[in-house]
Amino acid sequence: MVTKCVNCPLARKPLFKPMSRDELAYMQRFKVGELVVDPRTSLLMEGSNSPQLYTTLRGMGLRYKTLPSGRRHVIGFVFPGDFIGLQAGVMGEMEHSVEASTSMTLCVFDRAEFWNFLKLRTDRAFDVIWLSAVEEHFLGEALATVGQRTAVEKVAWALVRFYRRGKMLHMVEHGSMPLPYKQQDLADALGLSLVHTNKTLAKLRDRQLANWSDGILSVHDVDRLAALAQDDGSEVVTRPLL
Amino acid sequence: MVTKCVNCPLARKPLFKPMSRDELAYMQRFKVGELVVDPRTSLLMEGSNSPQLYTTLRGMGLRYKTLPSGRRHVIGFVFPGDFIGLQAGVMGEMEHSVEASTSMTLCVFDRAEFWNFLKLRTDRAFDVIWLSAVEEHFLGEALATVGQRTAVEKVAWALVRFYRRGKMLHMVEHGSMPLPYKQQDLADALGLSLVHTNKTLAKLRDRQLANWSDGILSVHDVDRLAALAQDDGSEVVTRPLL
DNA sequence: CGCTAAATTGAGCCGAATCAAAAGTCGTGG
DNA sequence: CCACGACTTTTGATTCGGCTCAATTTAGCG
Repeated sequence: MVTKCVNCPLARKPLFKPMSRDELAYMQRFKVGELVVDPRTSLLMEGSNSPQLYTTLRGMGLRYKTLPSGRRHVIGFVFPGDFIGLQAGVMGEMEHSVEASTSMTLCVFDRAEFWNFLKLRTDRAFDVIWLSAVEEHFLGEALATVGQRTAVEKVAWALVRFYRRGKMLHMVEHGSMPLPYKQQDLADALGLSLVHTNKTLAKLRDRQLANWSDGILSVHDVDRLAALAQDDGSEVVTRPLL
Repeated sequence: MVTKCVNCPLARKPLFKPMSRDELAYMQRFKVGELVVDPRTSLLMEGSNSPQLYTTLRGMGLRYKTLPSGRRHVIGFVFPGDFIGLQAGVMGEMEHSVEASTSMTLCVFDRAEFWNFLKLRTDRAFDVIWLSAVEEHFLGEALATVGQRTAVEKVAWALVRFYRRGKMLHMVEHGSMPLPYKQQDLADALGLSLVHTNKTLAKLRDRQLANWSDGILSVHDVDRLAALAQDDGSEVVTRPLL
């Protein structure tokens, strides 16, 4: 059973800019279907040229790049509401891969149709520009993190990101949220080795700052964790949903 | 004497998508003037809210973020033709600073006017989306570099970037181009210490791979340098000019 | 129960950081 | 014209954060 845009469960989350019933109904015209994938499935491959654009409806995944040497760098983590495939849509081909970490459900939009849509609704085109700018901002933060922060700061920074994002998506209950990634994924995102990431996580656990085990992240005091992470920027901005 | 868009010296460089005389003339309507700054001048500050958008006409600069600890990370280097200020334009305020490394001349566009412009010319709005996507791509590469490459690979990677970009801008003559940055700038971009960056540059010089001294970068064999850098992607894509 | 993948833990090593100091560069003023 | 100060580049010595190697434990799962 395919979810109708009007009933989109994401639109109600605080992370997103409110959408009118009309807007949601209008989106429906471009949704050509839903894609359901199992964990560990590749959604988009580096160098591929997918004719589709997706919005994550359920589940989580990650974006990564592979170097010629075989090493992998995780560029970012995909959460519900994230828009995927814009780069391929614009640049002709993907420059990074996207893989499902959990089982995922994605809203599928037709690429060609989508461009027409943006031409008609210039306000939505601005939303896309806005999203790009936010993503750029995030990547800048990540770059500074990987480049300048120490291991503890890096891990703390990442957990704070996860937690804040989770909160805006109503995924947090009693200070805990699901975080279905492997330690290796986090290590590859922060430029740390698996072993050191593991030991750093243990350190945060010992200090009662954050506990990530069995796919559940628990944070008692986000602000204390953020302070440790040298993280000043606090609030997550509400973003448009596509 | 202000340069007229029709005579824009950048439009002829191979880096940019060809623009018709009409298009150039049209751009003129949104250019409200030129800004000339001395080296070491801050163009935009983190947290500021500039009402202007710029395109770099002459000179070079860099973008950077400062962490609460005081450490600085250089997000990227500004070359002629680069568009500056979109983030502030879209998100309300800058999340990184931009500083001039050499004396710079910038074409100034009025922000409010610019939005109207995009509404009228949807093709130009796509250009902006396209630019964002390319920038995102670059940041992804940089992230993977800082996260996964060794010191030699990092420095080689950066020099290859500079060189390729320079070539597309006709800045290279006899294998050499101006590169008016400090070693500290490169160090802060790659997440390396100044000392180690210096020693790594010396190593590349010894191996006859690249020589960057006195603000001049000389590369004998880009491909060999790129191979060392674990860099597969080769050509620089032509981009729209704003 | 054996098999495979993920998380842990310990030991030793190395790439890059830090510390320290010298040497080259350049503008400025006496 | 030279001396002075401020900055950048270079070089050497030493230290350490995080990596690699290696082995063990824990957690599903057919």
